[in-house]
Amino acid sequence: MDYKSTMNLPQTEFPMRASLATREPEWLKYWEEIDVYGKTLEATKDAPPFILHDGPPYANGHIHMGTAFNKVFKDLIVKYKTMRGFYSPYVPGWDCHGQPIEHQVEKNLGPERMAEISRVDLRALCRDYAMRFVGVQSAEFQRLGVRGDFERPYLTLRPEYEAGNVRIFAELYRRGMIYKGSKPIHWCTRCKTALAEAEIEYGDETSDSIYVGFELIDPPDVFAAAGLPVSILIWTTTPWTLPANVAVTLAEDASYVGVVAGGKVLVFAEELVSQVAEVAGWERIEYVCGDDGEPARMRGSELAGLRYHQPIHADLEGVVITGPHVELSTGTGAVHTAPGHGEEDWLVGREFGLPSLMPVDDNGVFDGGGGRFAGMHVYKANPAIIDYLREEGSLLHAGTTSHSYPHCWRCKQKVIFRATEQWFVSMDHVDEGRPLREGALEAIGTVEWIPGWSVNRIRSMVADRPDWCISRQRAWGVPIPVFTCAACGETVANDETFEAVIRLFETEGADAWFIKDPSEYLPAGVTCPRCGGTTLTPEDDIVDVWWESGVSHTSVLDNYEELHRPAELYLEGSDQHRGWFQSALLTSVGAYNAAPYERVLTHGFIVDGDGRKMSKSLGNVISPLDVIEKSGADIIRLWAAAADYSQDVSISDEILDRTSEAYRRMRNTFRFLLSNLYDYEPSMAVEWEQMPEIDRYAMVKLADLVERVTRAYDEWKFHQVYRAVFDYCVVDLSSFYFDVLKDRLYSDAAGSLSRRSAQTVLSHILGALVRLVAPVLTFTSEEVWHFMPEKMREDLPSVQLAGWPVVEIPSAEEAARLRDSYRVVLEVRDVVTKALEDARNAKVVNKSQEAAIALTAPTDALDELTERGLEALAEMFIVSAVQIAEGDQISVAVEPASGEKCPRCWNYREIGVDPARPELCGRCAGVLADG
RNA sequence: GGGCCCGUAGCUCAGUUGGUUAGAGCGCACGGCUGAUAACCGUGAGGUCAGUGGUUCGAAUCCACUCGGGCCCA
Repeated sequence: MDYKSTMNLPQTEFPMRASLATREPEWLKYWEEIDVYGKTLEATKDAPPFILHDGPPYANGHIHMGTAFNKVFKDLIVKYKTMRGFYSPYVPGWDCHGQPIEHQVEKNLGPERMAEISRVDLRALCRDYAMRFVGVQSAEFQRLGVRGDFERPYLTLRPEYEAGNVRIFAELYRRGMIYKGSKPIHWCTRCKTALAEAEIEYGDETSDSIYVGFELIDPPDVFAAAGLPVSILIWTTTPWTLPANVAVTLAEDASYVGVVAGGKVLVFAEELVSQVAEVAGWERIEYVCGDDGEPARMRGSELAGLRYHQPIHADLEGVVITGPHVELSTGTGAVHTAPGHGEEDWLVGREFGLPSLMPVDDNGVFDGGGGRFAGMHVYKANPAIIDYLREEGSLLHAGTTSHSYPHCWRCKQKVIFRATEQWFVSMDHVDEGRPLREGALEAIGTVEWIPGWSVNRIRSMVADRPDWCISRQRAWGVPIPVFTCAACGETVANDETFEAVIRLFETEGADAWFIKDPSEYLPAGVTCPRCGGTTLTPEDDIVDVWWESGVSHTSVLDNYEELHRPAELYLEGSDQHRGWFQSALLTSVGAYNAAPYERVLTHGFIVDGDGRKMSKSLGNVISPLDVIEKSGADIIRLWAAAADYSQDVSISDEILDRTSEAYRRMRNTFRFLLSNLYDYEPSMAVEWEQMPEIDRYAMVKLADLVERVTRAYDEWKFHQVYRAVFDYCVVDLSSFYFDVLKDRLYSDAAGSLSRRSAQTVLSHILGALVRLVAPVLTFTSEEVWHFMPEKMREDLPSVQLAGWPVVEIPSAEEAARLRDSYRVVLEVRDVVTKALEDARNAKVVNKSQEAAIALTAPTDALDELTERGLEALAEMFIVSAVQIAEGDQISVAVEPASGEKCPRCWNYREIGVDPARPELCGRCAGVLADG
């Protein structure tokens, strides 16, 4: 007879194969239909808020693994917080202005059409371009399962957003933190624009390397003793900056000597004599010596104040000074200083009150200040200047050197340092209140930084950063909202003008700035405070995009009704310490004296399996879109959750394979749970008191899991969530509890207390597990939810609306006792499985039910075992019989089970106890008799 | 060149204040089952804890340096 039909074998429609790539889009459609986002907000509308404020990705191109990782991470936090009972709206945003988009549009247009297009038309094209990629990325983020208000995202190009820039600018301006100044900054002569540090790429470049003597006007006696002219020898890799030279900087404490060469005395650092000699090809070194016959030496500080003839402009003089940035590893220890062409030069120049010459125009061409080189591009001028120096006799040596050099991130051309008029946010000056740096450093202390070391990074960056250059000479952005008096050039900006500009931007957008005349929107009577002029010109420069995204605390958090400032959390990659975290902090502290966030979580970068960054040239790029198509978004989500984000996160085909395997394991766990609950509903639940011990133990393990997972989520340690859940599925469930349970579930009477007890536990496991995993496996958990017994779903159309699981154990004492006791039992079980394996290898038995075992154990363990009875032990070890005796240590002997195989339950038992069912074991006979 | 961070089995992670033969799961190999079956169970082999040198009775854990990698800056 076929007894299969008499058993309660698992049944479920829940597919073993996930087919995520095809099934996930169906769930997306479902969520949209039921408006799951709106439902979660409605359900939590009176709950305490938790705002995760989205940092805006740049609206250019498709998403990559880094953006996918970041968004998945945010989504799982928002979903977790929602399930924990927080009101957690999520408004995604995009960074829409800026150079890269403008550059792309420019490339698409081509130089000819670019030359003809108006600024307003160019901006319109940029807008179209940005909006196109907002659409692309929005769809891609949603495909990852990210839940949020994608109908109403924030975009930095929207009028109300643009107005926020002005609000913050006005506040900082009012406090005297914003100034217009001249400063050398990276300048791209091709794009004709200032570049922020973030817009610079460094790459190797071959440059000139020249040694030049500047003839001293008043040489010190010790070096003049030889009766020869005395020059101070400098080294530079940028000959074109020599026309702007105003000083030579020495190291204060270094020793300088004079060396006779080519009929003159060259003064430079003693430490570098042999290096220079080698470069210059000197066969021997002739020092200028003192009376003692030793080389004459002077400290840098003793040389300071000397004057020399400017190498290009014979009619000008330069001065010798000392500074902290002089290195003695290369060069001559005497640094050619042109404050208009270098940051350190500028700093030291400011200290000594030096002029900042700037003879180079926007295109990189010398103006009249370039003397004989006027009209030449700086790079063309290099050889000409070298020739000139050679003719003048001041050139000691000209060669080349390869070094890291800055390039424009857009056009990849070499960038120069050039002093220009720019707008700055001062870190240290303020008219009212505290300086920005001081305030920002204090605000940093009020924020929780995760991981902890990240505070060091932001703190040192804020402590060391220079003033923030916020102006850009481009079209695609928000204008610096000030005016210039046409008559006298004075800046005109006050509460009245700011308010008018805010209103203008709110109603018409920043485009209006470039279309309208100020008289159309400024109130009558706004005049130049200096000369009373009434013709005002709007500022041409636009604001740095970091400023724009930074002010989202105002343009978004303050503007969206469901959000608030400060946000509970900002979450981005570690590069944002220099970027958004900082621009948000500075603008917020400047305007409100407070940080815009309560905590900041940073994650590492996505790298390949060898820890290398992903790049096209290395060929190691993995696109999230490919993974979605091949394996599904839940695999990306699981990978993201499994990684320790505090370091860089690796991804590779192997890692994704492992992730998919782990996914399948968890999926099968759900499948087992669902398939054994096909005839169960919560009204059948068995009370704790009536549960067999092992079921109570399983409940304790589940409660422990929930506790552990919840703690891991709360501590932002998502990889521990994954670890705990996965190990639980594999170790606690699959290899132990489920394995043991099968006999009871399949063979006991369907409605028996023993089977219902098992199902009660399984239902608790299922209900808890599906919730624990829901923030991560957003698609799979929803699928599971819909296969769960109807009554378990609490009439909720989505697992996203379900609360966080609670597993209550009636007695903490009993829970503790069970944990201890099962530690012993499971130890013994390990010994048993080993013995069974030996028996299998010796062909004594095959499956464990064919075995009967004889155990010995020392007293303690023995008590623990005997207490629960031999039958329970046999059940736990999945053998047909257990004998037990006291012994020195735990040992197991295996022999074939006596009795016969019951054709129904496949256990080896005494057969025919019930005469009516002579071929069956007693249990099975009983089941059939009752049925 | 500077700042911050990282480097434990093929993979993902544990390794408490430095203390016995460095752990887990996965993968792999071998075996079992065929009533979770493109599943499931068991056993086993895998690591000079990046390297070198220190501190210490004792270091994966502390210090220095080197190598490799990441982000940011020059």
